[in-house]
Amino acid sequence: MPAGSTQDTLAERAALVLREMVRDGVLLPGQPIRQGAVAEQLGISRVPVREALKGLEADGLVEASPTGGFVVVRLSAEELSQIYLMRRLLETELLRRIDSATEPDLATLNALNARMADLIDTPTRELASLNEQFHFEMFTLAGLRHVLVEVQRLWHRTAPYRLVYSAERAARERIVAEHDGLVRALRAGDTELLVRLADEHRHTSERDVVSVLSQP
Amino acid sequence: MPAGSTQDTLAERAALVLREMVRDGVLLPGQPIRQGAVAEQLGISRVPVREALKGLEADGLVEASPTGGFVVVRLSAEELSQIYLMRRLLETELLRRIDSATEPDLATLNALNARMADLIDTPTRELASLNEQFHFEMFTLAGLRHVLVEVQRLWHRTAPYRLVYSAERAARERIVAEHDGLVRALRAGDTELLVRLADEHRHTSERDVVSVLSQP
DNA sequence: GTATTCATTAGTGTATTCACTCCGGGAGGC
DNA sequence: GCCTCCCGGAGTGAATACACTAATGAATAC
Repeated sequence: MPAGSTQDTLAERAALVLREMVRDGVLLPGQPIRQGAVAEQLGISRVPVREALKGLEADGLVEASPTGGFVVVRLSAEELSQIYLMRRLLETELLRRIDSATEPDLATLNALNARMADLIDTPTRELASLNEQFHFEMFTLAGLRHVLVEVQRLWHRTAPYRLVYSAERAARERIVAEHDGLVRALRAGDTELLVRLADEHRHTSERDVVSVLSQP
Repeated sequence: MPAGSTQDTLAERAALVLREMVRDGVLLPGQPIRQGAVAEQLGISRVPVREALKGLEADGLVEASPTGGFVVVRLSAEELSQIYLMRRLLETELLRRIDSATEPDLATLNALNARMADLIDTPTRELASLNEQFHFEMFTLAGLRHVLVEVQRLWHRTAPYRLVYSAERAARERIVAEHDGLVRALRAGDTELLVRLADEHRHTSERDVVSVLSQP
């Protein structure tokens, strides 16, 4: 009865590309998205592009312009702080649910953070990706898959702003150091310390993002 | 540059109708959605229907079938419990943020609950709607708009299961009574009591929904 | 009578096409 | 000279048309 196509549908591929473009700052907040241009660039028709945009809209990454078409979402300070509030509530629960981390888990986390340390001199968007991997590697240990997905949505909504939150070298050094602290608290099994360090880590991130927000 | 159309787009209207159909149990969990049928029923083409479905997919109400097409999401027990966990975390925060409720607010809440009491003998789907209105009227008092939206998403994902959670008269009576307790705690400004009552209220709801879940 | 194969059909995913709206610039009136 | 009106272009939203796939049932071989 249905059609399975290749593997995933064209709309999904388009959504993936658009997500990357938003995350990497190719499409900036507030900027309208030309469906025709995107379609042509991907060599597909506009229909799957529109479907992809519908999905991104529900994810809070783009919004329908009242004049028609879609625009990259521009977060207000209010929205941003509430996203970080929700992150704190949900992430704290995840961290609390980690009963114990195995040695391979800790090794993975350390490896990720080491790769971040390697990139400390050459700021690239890979840093943001590694950062996300690090945190979600940790969150995954809680085993709450569906909560994890929601947290991921919250992260993605602030992605275009976090892109530059590590613009300065000092900030990147601090991030790596704080990650190290998180891993040590995790290894020690000190949940309360872990939560407190995570709170502080998130708080500095929020402060930096807010400063980015107020620029344009 | 763009087109403004009437007011909202056809895809949005289709999404609204589909949401209602899922919420009211016209489309049951696990059931495939025939795009053509929906389109014909609404007197529109399949394209906006597909776009609407894309939006619902991101909202977690439907999911893409591997064989193609969309299916109403069937929650697993695991998913359900995690949704309720997230609800508890976010809703508790909302309730804690209410500093004080004005007399008109309390009156509105009492009016909603009174209307529910009126319907106690004739179980209808209006009851579910009133129930949602009651709780969100309360949540709104916290002023955290964007958190509210997320909570609303979580509610909607369990909507098809909550439809029958008040199938028995005794359950409906208990709900109304518990709502009354919530309003009194709110009036008294006893936040901790409010949170505790809300937790209990939610917990019984979860238990009932789980029992519905294990039936089919 | 049962199992297997093949044609038909229902249903999806995508491309193409159409209709409609908004924005900018030039012609004409005051 | 300035304002108004008209019109062309750009861009979207939706409809139609097409290609392709999986399921269903009928026809045939055993």
